[in-house]
Amino acid sequence: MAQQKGFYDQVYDVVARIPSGRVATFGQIAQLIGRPKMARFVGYASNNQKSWHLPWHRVVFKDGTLVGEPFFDQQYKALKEEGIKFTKDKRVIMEQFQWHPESENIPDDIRDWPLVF
DNA sequence: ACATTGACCTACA
DNA sequence: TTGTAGGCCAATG
Repeated sequence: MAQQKGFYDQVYDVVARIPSGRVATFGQIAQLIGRPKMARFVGYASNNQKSWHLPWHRVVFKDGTLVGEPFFDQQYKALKEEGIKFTKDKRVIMEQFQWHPESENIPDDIRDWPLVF
């Protein structure tokens, strides 16, 4: 049999492919792997030192809320530098910036769309 | 070898 | 509308 990858390793494969300037949610990643009920474990996977080279700052809650302390400030700064825009309460505007891997041809000018609050 | 523990999301009362 | 239970991975001590 071909190598059986563990759940965490599949998570890492997906996270590694999130493009700069886009975000994915924990639940979305779980779904992409085919385990829709395991959003929680996606979060757990990010704790492993083994995965700290991955762009975890591009992973947010479903409503665009950034992860809690102690990561919030760094994540906010990193996403802002990638051109992502936020609502007044510092949530990512998911309608514009969520990554949709099944349709890679999202217009590049997406970040110039008018802000919707 | 076992217990602990850690960046989530959905359904349902 | 708010609160709570269930899902069941893998590194660490």
